[in-house]
Amino acid sequence: MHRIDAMAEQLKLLADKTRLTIMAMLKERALCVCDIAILLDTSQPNASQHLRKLKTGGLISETRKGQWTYYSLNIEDKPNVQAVIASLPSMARKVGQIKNDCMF
Amino acid sequence: MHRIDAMAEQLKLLADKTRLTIMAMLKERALCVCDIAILLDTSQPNASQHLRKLKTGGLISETRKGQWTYYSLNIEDKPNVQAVIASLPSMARKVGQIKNDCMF
DNA sequence: TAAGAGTATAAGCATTTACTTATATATAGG
DNA sequence: CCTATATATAAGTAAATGCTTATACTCTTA
Repeated sequence: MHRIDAMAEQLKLLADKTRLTIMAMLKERALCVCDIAILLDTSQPNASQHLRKLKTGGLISETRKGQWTYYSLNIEDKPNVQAVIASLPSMARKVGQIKNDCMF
Repeated sequence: MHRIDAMAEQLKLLADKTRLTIMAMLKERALCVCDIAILLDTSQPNASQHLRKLKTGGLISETRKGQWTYYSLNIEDKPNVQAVIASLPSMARKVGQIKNDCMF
């Protein structure tokens, strides 16, 4: 298990347009699965499975709030990932469309 | 074709241990296909095909020198890729084992 | 406790991917 | 020209991947 292999695995998590879009959205704020599914215009299981991959890979973390699971970025200690995420276009407008009625 | 999609495609080129190792080696110096195949301990066609992908993606460039095709990094205008490549471990020792008898 | 909303998991499928083997093309040197 | 070396391409295959549909689990609330 060399360092390059680990880096390739980490990059693989980002090298998918769905997951990269998720990361761009989470850059704005924490989001629950159903919001992410809506914003991605995809199914709930699809969003959930991508989120699980990102979480298993350590790129995001989850917080339970009642029936909702909120996901947020967890890249403070990952400068490589930070560099990529920083260069992603802003999703503020798109994420702003979601009404945050759960008082998180 | 959004910007995130293009970034995902570029990351996909780097998200493979073989190609990432190639990039790490080319960080040291330009190399020909047969040297790369030896260093990777893989077949010549496998190396050649990965190099083609990297070249098609614009991450490396090639220079013909007689019967040899030398590949080198082409990431001056790609800060995202630069950040990744910069964080790759040095392959100086490994690349140094190849004797450079072609006076390139 | 029953129903509904949010989420997770499982199974199936089509596509992509990385590799192998075999073969073709290109260049150098006798 | 002929051969050897370097490289590219083609075809085949096994494994991985992303998505769908169906179902199970979790939590809230009536």
